[in-house]
Amino acid sequence: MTDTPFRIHRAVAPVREQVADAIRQALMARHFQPGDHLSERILCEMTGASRTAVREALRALEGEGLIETIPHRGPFVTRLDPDRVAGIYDLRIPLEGLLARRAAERAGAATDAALVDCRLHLATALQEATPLGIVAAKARFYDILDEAAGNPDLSAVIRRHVALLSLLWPAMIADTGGTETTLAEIGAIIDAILTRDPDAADRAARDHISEAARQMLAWLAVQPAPQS
Amino acid sequence: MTDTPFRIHRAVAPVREQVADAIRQALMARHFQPGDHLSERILCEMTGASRTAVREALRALEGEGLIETIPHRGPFVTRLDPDRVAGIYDLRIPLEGLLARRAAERAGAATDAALVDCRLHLATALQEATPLGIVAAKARFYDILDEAAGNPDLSAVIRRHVALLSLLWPAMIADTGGTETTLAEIGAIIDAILTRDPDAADRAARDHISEAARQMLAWLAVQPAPQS
DNA sequence: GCTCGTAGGATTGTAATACAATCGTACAAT
DNA sequence: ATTGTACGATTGTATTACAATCCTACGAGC
Repeated sequence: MTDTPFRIHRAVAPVREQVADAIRQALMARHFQPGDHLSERILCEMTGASRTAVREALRALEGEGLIETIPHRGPFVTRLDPDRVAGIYDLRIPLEGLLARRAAERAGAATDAALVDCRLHLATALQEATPLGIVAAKARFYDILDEAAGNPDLSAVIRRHVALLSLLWPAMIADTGGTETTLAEIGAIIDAILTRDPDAADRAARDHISEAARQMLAWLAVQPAPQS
Repeated sequence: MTDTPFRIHRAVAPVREQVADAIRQALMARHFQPGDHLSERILCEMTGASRTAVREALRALEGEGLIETIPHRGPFVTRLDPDRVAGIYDLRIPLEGLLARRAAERAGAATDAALVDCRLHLATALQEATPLGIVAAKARFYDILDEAAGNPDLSAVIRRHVALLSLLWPAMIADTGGTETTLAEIGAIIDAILTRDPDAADRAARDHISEAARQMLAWLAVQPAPQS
């Protein structure tokens, strides 16, 4: 959006990034479980890339916290214990509050239109209960917020931790089914931004994440602790 | 501190991590300027490591935001424009507030003792105006807070952004000399934690970062914009 | 039967080499 | 002055090789 009108983008990304994306996708798709060993050999076969490229991709994923590397044992999918999950939600709460606040402060007509449209999409997606559609609608919602808030670092931090929690989130959804409260919660954030009420936006966003945390922690509490 | 009593640690870290540390240190020491080109050849000569190790280290630093890689041009030291700096401080404010709050909620006798001791060290370091001592005392302060707050992810996010700002901070200190308000501000945080007042700790920490942001942005405003 | 030591294979860590792809620049042509 | 092009330099990727380390299993000794 902020790019020059005629900006072109490189056709193909470096292989190492394609490899990183492939692994990320595999993790989100629960192709690997937390604690699983990701041997280089397997990743090379899976992606068709060389060890060099795979290892560079692993260093990137390591930085994102999605994998943890033990020297001479290799990378393992990060295991998130409930304490850590609680901590991640704890820090997400003020961050998402801040994001919504800034969005409410800086929103313009374009943001408003996008938000109204996004709410429709989200509503239909939730009604149809298509997990794919819900994820897409939510992603769109965050894109709009990020754009409006205008703080790329803030957005990046949030995304990073959402990605981390995505190691668990799909499993929870598969177990408990979707959440019905989401629309009202996100609707409250949208309303607050539309009415240019930063305090309300902050509060609504915090409430939304708090609710998500409550749900996740409740689910974790009844999950059998994975064998270490 | 939270480790098992008899935990042992690997004697030597992997070369790629040593390389990453060396580059990080060189960046903090302003051996390279923001915008500088870090060619692999130079880094290999500087560290004595192979391209393989250097490139893996670069992927880690890239994830930390300290460098930015342009395909087929290589890594460059990240350039922070004032808007971005403001954004980073903006997100640090609630995070450091949360850190202080949690520390105030969870502090024990050991934390109190360490904080009192830390305040003494900081006072003498500030009085002696030894930049090295000040940095060390501040690092100790954060170590104590991190330990008390018990949220490794929160601490990691803060540290990551402090490191990013460290691309500029030393230059500012070299220009303006140390800040005298620091002791009072950090003292307020310590007091709030000692009295187990989470609200006050939150407020004091936010004020501290706000003041740091004010100072940095004021300094940036009078800096000549680096040629792009 | 149990503990301990050790040999072996498997995997990761690092280096060295090679070449393709791309970029920047200087120089020539118009 | 602009455009085209050739060249050198750098990065991207693959391949090979070997050292370092880990895990497991087997066997010696008690």
